[in-house]
Amino acid sequence: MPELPEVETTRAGLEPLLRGRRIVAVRVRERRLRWRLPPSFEAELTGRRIGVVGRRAKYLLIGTDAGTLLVHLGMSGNLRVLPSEAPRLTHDHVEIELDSGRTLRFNDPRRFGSMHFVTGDPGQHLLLRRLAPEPLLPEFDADYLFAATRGRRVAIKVLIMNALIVVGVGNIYASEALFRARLSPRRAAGRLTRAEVGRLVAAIKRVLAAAIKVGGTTLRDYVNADGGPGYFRQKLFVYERAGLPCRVCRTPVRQMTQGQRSTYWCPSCQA
DNA sequence: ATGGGCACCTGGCTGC
DNA sequence: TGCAGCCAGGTGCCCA
Repeated sequence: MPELPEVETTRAGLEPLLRGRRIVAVRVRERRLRWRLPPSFEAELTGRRIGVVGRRAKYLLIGTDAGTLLVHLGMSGNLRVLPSEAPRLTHDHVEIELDSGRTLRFNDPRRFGSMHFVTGDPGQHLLLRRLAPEPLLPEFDADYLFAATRGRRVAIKVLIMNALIVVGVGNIYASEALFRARLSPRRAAGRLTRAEVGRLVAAIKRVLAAAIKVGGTTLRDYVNADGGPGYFRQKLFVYERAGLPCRVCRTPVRQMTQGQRSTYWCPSCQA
């Protein structure tokens, strides 16, 4: 489900509800997430005071006075803060009860999401330490991406979804950024010109920032920390629009498979 | 090193 | 109505 804009929207929504709160109880209904929750999980979190709620790539970093709760939402996960007495839903796997009378609930039907409680610098965790630059920071620029694409024969769509190249760009925004940069998703990464890479970097930054502004994209089940949807779906040019007219030139949008994922593009606008 | 494919899961939709 | 088959916002791991 969530790509960078949806995770960032969740982060921003959680922050005011979590910051400064004390965790009074932790209940795990299902330990079998992407990685099985260890027996120590509940005890490590219980009694902790929550600090900053951060994000790295598509991971949420919920800081506490004794370590960091690392959360990944996978394809279908969401985190919500609800009144503690609110009824539980199927697939509410973890409940973290706060001293505010509310409870942070992790719901994830497919269980591709994960939680880890880590002590020390979370940036050194195995899941984070090798990650590429954040797309919205200045270090992700044309110079960087141009160098990173040289010698690479993979399709540019596949390459920008690789977290060792740049993080946060998932299946929706990869197609959308390539449309906005007027580049065919099939182009070999190493064959892009300097100018084309520049357009792509700008398009990635623009599309992610625009999506964050309206709370991300809700296609099926994504909801933010308040349970509300994101509104970027209305701004999508190609994703899930196969057969519909391109919003720029009216040519039917096409769909294909790359790296076992659907790609959408306009064969006329994107060369 | 690079690229390609699979695996992990549940649920919703389509078509017979 | 039932059921098989396909598809879905991710990513770690294994193989050539």
